[in-house]
Amino acid sequence: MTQAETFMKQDSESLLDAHAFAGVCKALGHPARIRIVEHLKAIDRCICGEIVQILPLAQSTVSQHLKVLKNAGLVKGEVEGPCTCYCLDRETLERFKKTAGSI
Amino acid sequence: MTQAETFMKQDSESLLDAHAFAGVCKALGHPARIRIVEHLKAIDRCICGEIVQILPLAQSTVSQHLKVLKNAGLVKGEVEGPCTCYCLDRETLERFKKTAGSI
DNA sequence: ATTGTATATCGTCGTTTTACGATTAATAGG
DNA sequence: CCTATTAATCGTAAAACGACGATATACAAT
Repeated sequence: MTQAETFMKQDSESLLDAHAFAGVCKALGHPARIRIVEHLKAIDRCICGEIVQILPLAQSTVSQHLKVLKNAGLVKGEVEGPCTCYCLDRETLERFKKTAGSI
Repeated sequence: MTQAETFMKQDSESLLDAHAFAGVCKALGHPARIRIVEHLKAIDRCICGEIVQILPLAQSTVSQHLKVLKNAGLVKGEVEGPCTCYCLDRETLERFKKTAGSI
């Protein structure tokens, strides 16, 4: 980590917020991931394969996008037999909406 | 542009929204840019040099971040003599907040 | 005209992202 | 036990990002 990056993370309380909020924004900064979130919002929960169907992307690419969303805390996935069922993490989403609204 | 990218842009109305919204999210997906937006929100308008002062980044880097925000429609800059004065584009910001709230 | 100040742009370098196919791992069902 | 299915991971290539210093540009003031 560079000095600038360290400084950017360490400063005041609002900077920590900026960093966290930027992280979620970054995760939402791709149309495919927006569509995944929209889909999950609409149908509550679904298996990975269904998301692969609705996007014009390879299975491995979708899996990567889901990982990005998961790392950002926006979605949760739980294994159900051979499938993985995904749903939104409403808490992160609400926090994001709240912060976005306050900008 | 790949086939997948083209498809991702062309589809239904909601996809265009997804693309536009993702673009703004992406622009906000860096702590330095969040801080710039917060600062402009707080003081309404200021010259570039002031932003350079509050960030631990080189002038050229800040200029790049401002360009990203400008391209995303989040800020507007107007030349005032030797300086450039920046302010938020409230319209884009409101649209972002509205869309974020609807997710 | 010259000098100084403010900002944008250029060139570069290392890192990250995005995409894909191929492979692996895990589980369900015959 | 084998086989098929599902999803994650690996390896890779192209593109984009983020940072910087150096340079160019534009304007103010002397």
